[in-house]
Amino acid sequence: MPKRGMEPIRQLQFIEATVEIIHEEGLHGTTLSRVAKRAGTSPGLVAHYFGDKAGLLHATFRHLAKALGTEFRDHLARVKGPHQRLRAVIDANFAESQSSPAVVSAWLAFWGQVNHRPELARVQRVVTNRLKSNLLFSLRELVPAEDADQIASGLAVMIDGLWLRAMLRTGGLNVAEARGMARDYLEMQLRTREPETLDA
Amino acid sequence: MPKRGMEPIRQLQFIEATVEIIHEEGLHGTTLSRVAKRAGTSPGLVAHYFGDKAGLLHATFRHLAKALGTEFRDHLARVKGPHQRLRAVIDANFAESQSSPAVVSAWLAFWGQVNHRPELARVQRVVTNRLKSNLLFSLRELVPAEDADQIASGLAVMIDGLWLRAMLRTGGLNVAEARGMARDYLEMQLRTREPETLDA
Amino acid sequence: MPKRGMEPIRQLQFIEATVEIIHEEGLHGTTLSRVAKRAGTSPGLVAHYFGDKAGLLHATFRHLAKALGTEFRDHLARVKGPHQRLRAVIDANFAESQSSPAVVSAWLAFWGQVNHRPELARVQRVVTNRLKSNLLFSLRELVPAEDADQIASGLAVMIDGLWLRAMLRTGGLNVAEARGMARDYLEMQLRTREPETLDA
Amino acid sequence: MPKRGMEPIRQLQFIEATVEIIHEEGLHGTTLSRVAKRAGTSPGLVAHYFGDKAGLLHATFRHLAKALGTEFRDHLARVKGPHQRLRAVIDANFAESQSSPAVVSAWLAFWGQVNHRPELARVQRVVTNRLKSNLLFSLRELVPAEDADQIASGLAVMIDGLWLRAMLRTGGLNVAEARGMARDYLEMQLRTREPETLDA
DNA sequence: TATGAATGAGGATTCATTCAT
DNA sequence: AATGAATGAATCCTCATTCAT
Repeated sequence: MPKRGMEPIRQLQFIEATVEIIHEEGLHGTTLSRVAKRAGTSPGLVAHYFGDKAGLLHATFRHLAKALGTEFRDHLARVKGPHQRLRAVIDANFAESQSSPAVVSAWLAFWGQVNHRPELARVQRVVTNRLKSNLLFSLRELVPAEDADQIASGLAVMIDGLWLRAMLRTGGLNVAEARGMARDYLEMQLRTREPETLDA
Repeated sequence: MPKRGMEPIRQLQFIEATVEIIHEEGLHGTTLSRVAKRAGTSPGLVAHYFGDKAGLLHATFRHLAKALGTEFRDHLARVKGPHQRLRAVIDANFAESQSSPAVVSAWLAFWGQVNHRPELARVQRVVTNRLKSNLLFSLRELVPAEDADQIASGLAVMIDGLWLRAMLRTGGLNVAEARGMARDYLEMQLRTREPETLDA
Repeated sequence: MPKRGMEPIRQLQFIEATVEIIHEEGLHGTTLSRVAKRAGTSPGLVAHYFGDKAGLLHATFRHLAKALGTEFRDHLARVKGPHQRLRAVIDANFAESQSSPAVVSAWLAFWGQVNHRPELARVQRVVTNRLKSNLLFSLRELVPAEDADQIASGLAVMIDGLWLRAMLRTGGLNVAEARGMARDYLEMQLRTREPETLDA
Repeated sequence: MPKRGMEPIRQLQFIEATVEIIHEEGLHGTTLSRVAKRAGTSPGLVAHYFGDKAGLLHATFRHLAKALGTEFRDHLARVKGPHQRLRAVIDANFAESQSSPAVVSAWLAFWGQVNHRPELARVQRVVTNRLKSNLLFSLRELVPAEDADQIASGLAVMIDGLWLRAMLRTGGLNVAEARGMARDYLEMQLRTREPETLDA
């Protein structure tokens, strides 16, 4: 039943199906026929939209990265001033769209591939840099450049660690707690470095 | 060319080969024949020593976890007092044996499996708990119980994040820097919470 | 070279190939690649149509059982009265379609599996019951119920024994002789139990 | 722990283990390591005693055939006269040693191989001929040669059919009933052909 | 005589991919 | 645009067999 203008709809169907299957079966169990079945289509159609399996995974990873970027933009659009912006960046990282178990599983699965697939490494680099520059932009308004760099690095590491914990589910950590820890880290750092400022 | 008493030698050969191949080819490219070839034996021998592929991976993961545990013990054996012990725990996590690219790749690959393989989840839980209790033991001598808990959690998360960064190689982080960041985090926390103590 | 609507054609090709290979190589030598080659396709296609090897064997056994059932129906459709019907049942069991060496080999091979594969046991039970009830239906018109039961059992056993002999080819028995012996057995039994009837 | 004079003990251990494993796992599941384990030894030892797997199976089949022959001899040794001898032959075929489920499974498994392994065909031919000549010897004292031949053939077929039924377990037949049916068949045949004789 | 280490061929099965429809 | 038939390579695993001890 071919229809016109299906391209964006189909692509999204496939990508969402891929994320779900990765979560349920692991990356190793993520086969094209399972994904196709979940997407309600046939396996052969993947070639039409993504070329091959690698193309599908690449598109899925980019989709996740883009969704995270959208969260950044949305959270930042609502606030003003460096302190609120920093908090917005943290919140964006633990937003609902990024915290569903399936999405989190997919991120972890992709991380395992980053060192073996250049196209995924590129995506990851963009994600890492975007977070860092978002943090730096606000931090530089509050502390000296060198301190800003240190805090940004530390906070980025903290956020990654919190994601990892959430994924491995061995730390008994939920999203709210994770967000809280990231905020505490930031506040502690700022308190140490800008003692004279009256904070919001 | 069968010889007696090969069991421990062969097992170690297989495990080391597995770590190397995971690093070079990714978990997906880690086939029994590649591992066997690297170990200098035939693929059929895996069954003899590990039952099947899952058994080999399980044994490899346990081996990594055990090696990390050995680092803890060794580092802790050389020092005295809570401050030195905390530093020893951090150093153990970034010891050489745990920082080779191959080992680090293997850890990441296994993390991607933890949610889909109960036997790996068990290993990971042991690793997580061991780190936490090692940190807590020393922290409780320095700060109130509640604070100790918070610091231990934060430091554990930080260490995981640093590992992840080191693995993804997108943060431009080396081992020495990672260790430095973990130490900084710890010191900052202690400074905040035990202001009256004269620290070493 | 994929074509639409191949399902029934392919399935029959596979089943016939399976029977031939069982005859030529034994059940142990019946590998999927040999069957696929004989059927003119690739081994992977078995999964598409039968799931796995067990599915193929099950389907083959059911096919044999069904073919035997068809012989019953055809032979019975042409005759009238209990005597003719009983003879028809015997003839059906030794009809050409059931007597080719390949078919006979396949039956024996399956019998060897019946006690280890429940799905095959079910098929065999159907075959056994069908023969018995076919015999009973006619016999009850000729002799008392109890006698009918005994004769049906005895004749069914005789038929099985004759098949086995034909298969093992150690008795120097051909199909015509086998059929003759089954008929003799039946007639002797009837003569003993219904002396007053004038037989056809 | 090598010992002297183990040969006959070991061989019997292996053969009995083989029969058991065939019963439990089917001929297809009868691997040398399973047999060896059951026999309490190591797989490599099979080569020492039987050359290879085919040798083990051949020896096992010969063992079964020999055991059946022993039953004949024992049952025949105790009786006198053609009628008693015929009954003894029947009883031998359904003696306990031949009726255990394991033994019966093994016979069926071997029958499935007879057409693909000349050395097994030879054994089967001996078994078939021995039964026939045993029956003929006694029958010829009771009825004309031609009748004797017919009855012997029929009875042999009947016995095979009864065995098969017992194996397939789809006829709901136990050993006692089977023996009864064979006796009935014989008596009916004799009654028909030697009406003037007063039977024992 | 006995073990169990080691091999390597062979089998079932899975799966990405291609292609006729 | 979409299907699903078909392929064949690749993988895991089993197992008979050989061999050093």
